[in-house]
Amino acid sequence: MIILNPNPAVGLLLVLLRPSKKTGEREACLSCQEDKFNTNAQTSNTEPNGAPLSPRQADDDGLEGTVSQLHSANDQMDGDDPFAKRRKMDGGMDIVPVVKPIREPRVVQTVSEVDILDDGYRWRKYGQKVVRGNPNPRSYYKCTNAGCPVRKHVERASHDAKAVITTYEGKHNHDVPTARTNSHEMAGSAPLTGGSRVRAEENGSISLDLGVGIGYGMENRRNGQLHTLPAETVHSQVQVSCSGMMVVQPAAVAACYSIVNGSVSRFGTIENRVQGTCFETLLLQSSAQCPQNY
DNA sequence: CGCCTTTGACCAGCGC
DNA sequence: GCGCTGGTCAAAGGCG
Repeated sequence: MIILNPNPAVGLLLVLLRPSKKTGEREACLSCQEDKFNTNAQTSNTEPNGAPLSPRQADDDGLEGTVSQLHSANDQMDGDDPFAKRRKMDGGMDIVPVVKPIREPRVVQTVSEVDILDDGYRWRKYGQKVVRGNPNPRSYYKCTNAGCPVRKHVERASHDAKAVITTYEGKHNHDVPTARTNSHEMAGSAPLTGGSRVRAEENGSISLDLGVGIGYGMENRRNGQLHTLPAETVHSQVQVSCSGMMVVQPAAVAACYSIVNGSVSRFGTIENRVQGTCFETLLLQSSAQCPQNY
């Protein structure tokens, strides 16, 4: 999991890789994050002069690449299929997609007055539910593109009304809608470009490109280059939280991390990301960092 | 008219 | 088996 805060004005972006299927566990992660935010302590890594993290890169080339290396673990998760809990269709038959959806739910948390994340895709709300432990209702969205299996749900964190938690499931099997793509081009000119592009919209909403769609990766590969931040903005505070969370403080990111089976994998500084795959694994002692009393 | 949101009902998984 | 909970469906209504 990576928590990015690319723009203090926008808020904090959190990417959770492979959260536990149990919602409660996911909430525990967020609680840990809350703890981290409150304490703002234990900056575990700082690379002042490193190149910035490109969240999109982290998501596509970085996380995707890393995740692909973790697919053996993900495959093992298929037994605990979070999609298993699906409504049984008529006749008592389970409608099972011919192709299993990509099920690496990604949790993105932003701090925003609005809970709309303009990620470039069109979404249709199909449900809203008040979930336990959070007075704020959770909204369920589907990608409106025909045949696209991607879903997301959006909720505000119980501990922070401004914290918007968006969970994406699946991968888009289509490109970003054209109209929205234009806005993405604008986003590309923002100081933070590349990976999860977060920007404050004029209307106050947040635009965010997540690596949940094939379009992102394709786009990256078309571009054929990394997105970087201006060097003067670069410095980073990478906080390793419990439960596989990374807190990357705003101004800069020098390295890309993921949590791999309880260890922190730095899957790239900008250098090694450019030069190729170079992984550096740190042992995560989450138990020492995350209080158990959540 | 098409698309979207709202909202109550329904269903399945899980724990007791 | 029962109740709780999360997730989804689908009808109804609103909006441009």
